[in-house]
Formats: sequence, C-alpha cells, structure tokens
Amino acid sequence: MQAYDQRHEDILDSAESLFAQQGFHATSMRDIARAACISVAGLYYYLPSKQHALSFVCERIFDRLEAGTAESARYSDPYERLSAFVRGHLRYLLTNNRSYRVLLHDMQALDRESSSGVRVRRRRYFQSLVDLLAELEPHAEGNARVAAGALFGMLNWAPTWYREEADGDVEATAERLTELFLRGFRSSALVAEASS
Amino acid sequence: MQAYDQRHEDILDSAESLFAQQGFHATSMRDIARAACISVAGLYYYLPSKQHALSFVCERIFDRLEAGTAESARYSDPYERLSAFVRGHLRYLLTNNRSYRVLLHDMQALDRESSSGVRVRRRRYFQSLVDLLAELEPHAEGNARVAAGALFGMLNWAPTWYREEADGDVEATAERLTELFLRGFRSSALVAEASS
DNA sequence: ATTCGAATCGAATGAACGTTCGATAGAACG
DNA sequence: CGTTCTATCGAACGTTCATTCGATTCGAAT
Repeated sequence: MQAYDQRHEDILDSAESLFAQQGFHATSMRDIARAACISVAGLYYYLPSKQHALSFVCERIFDRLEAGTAESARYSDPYERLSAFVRGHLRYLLTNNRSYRVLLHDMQALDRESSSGVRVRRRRYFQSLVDLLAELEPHAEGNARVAAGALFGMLNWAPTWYREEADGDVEATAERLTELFLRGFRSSALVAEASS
Repeated sequence: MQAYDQRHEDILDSAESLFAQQGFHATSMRDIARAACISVAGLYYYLPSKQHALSFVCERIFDRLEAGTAESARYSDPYERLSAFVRGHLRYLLTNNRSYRVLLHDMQALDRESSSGVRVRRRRYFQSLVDLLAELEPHAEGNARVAAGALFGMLNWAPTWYREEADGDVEATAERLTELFLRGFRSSALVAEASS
C-alpha cells in the first residue's frame, strides 16, 4: 500500500515541522490536521495518538541523523572519521529546517514506554563519538566522555548562531569547529599524558 | 509590603521549578497553584497572567546568571576574566536545579512584547563573551563570534552529561572546559594569524 | 449487481485549559 | 464600633484539547 505509506510520511512531515517550530505541547492535533490537509478524525486513521506522532517523528529524525554520520565509518583514519562525523551531524542540524529541535526539546515529552527506544539510540550515538575520540587520543583516558559532551555541545548549539552569509557554507563551518575542538582536545590530552 | 513580595517570589519559585521540569506549555496554572499552596484564583492576585509568570521567571534567571558572571569584570587579566566568566556561567547551569532550561527551551514561548527585553539581554550577554574573546586574541578577528558560539554550546550542553561523582565538582569541570576551549581557540587564532 | 474494505468526514464527548467574578475572613484604622 | 483594605477562595465562564463514533464515499473484488 504505497499510497498509505506516502500519506503517512506526509502527515509526519507536517507534524515534524510544527513540533520543530512551536514545540510538541504547543501543537494541537488540529494544527497537524490543517497542515496535512486532512480532517481531525482522518488523522487518527494514520496516527494512533499524539504521543505516537511524536515517537514516529523522533525515530525518523534519528534515522536521518544516523544516515548522515554513518559514512564516517568508511574512513580508516581516525581524524578523517571524526571530521566526517562532525560534517554529517552539523549538516543535519543546519539544513532540514529546524527539525533537530524536536529531539533536543521535545523528546522529554515522550512517555516512558515510547521513549525507551529513542533514548537507547541517543546513548549509542553519544557513545560512538566517545569511542571515536578515545581512538583518536588513546592517552586521553577519562577525558573522552567530557570531550564528547563538549563537542556535541558545540555542534548542537550551532543553529542558534550560524548564519550562512556570515559563516560560509556548512562544510566550512564544520571544518572550523572540528579544528577548534581538535586542537584543544589534542593539547589537553598531551598535557594529561605528560603529567601521568 | 514585605509579605507580598515574599509570597510573590515563592510563587515564582514554584513556577520556575515546574517550567524547568515539564516545560511552559505542559505546566498549567493549576499546577503552579498546587505547588505554591494557593488557590487558582489566589494566584491571579500575584500574577496577571501565565505569560507574565514566564516573563518574570526569565528575568529572574537572567538576573542570577548575570550576577554570577559579573565578578569576572574584577579581573584585569583577560585569561582570568574568561576563566571567571566560564566558572560563573557553568555554576549557574549545574546548580539551581535545572532552571536554565526555562531560558533555553521556553523563552520562545514568550509573546512578542514580553520577549523583547529578555532577547536584548541575551544578545548583550552573548556579545560580552565575544568581546572578551576578541580581547584575549586580537588576531582572531572574525573568529570571535564563532568561538563564542562554540564555547556557549560547550557550556550550555554540559548539564546533559555532567555527573558530579564522575566529573568532580563544578569548579574543576569549568577549568577543564576552559582549558579545552582555550587551547583550541589560541592555536586556531595563531594559524589564522600566520596565514594572513 | 452486490459486497467489501480502505479512506474520509462532521459531530460529539468529557476533560482540562486560562481567566474572571462575587463573596468572605480578618487585620488596620478612624 | 464601623469602615476600608489585603489576601484569599469556590464556582463558574467560554474555549480548546485529544480522542471516538457512526456514517459516507468509492474503487475493487466477487
């Protein structure tokens, strides 16, 4: 049933866009129905509940985020792998309108059973960067977790200040941030190594 | 009217706590009333509207944030000034429960006229860090804005990964992040200088 | 031609929302 | 003692919310 699936995706597109703009709790099922050009009752033919809508939207966003960073695994050089990861992550944040907001702001609105899947994926995604950093600087030891948190912060915050006309395209910004982070991480690791 | 002001503050405390935990739109006036041990109607003796409650809460949070970083101005050395700024900023984020969330997530729920004041303060706060960084590395030129964005990202994201038992106290974490950022910022600036 | 299931809708349901109203208790003041 | 003012409340207002129900359309299958 291709038609059904297509409509389902379109409706999730509308929901995702509204959640990203206004937040989950500020968006009503009527808003979603209006945006998707369907009646409110018709919406429930495709979505069991508003909670499920949020759950579906979160999963989709994660799919895309992971698809964008998965190419980093193709590189054998750890530096290139990190660089590709940052590029993929940042590209998702800075394009796709502002749908990353749903993950960052509205994921907490998921009830317990719906959220467990997404939370596991989030932890794994975080851990993949920790591992990458640990491989890049084996002497960093316990620093990798803090460094991963710092790097994710740098990246996740970028949409609040990034302006294409002032900062160049996404690739250039990704490289600047990678360099900024990596120089700090490397020399901190060297200090930690020297003092041990 | 000391009693009135005290009660007013108590009510804002309750509102702030609930906004931080659940978000603005997920918090009802009935929730606030229950937390503050007052009737719903009684709430309106102290607050003109829910929007005003959010506005008051945001202003209070900014007051405390600025009070915590204001001491950095006492130092003449730019490095120490940055270090103190980071310490003050991070101390606010990592203590005071999770009230920073109201600024980061719910400020956008303010309507146009209520938000202009807070938005101006936010811009000024950001600019103060840009200026500080520009002073620290005069050769960095246009990098200061991006660097300030990166640093704020590192700091604002910290509450999502920080755990006292694993990362030490707030001061130690502030110093680690300051070093991590500053080593990267300085060597990036040197590169930019050398290539010009 | 009749049946059937997929897709859609208008209308309703009960609950919760932000806000307002009129009343009341008690302290302060003349 | 009577009046005024501050702080408080229960009850209601009209609106919106997420969700459900029963009915309808329409192309495909029998």
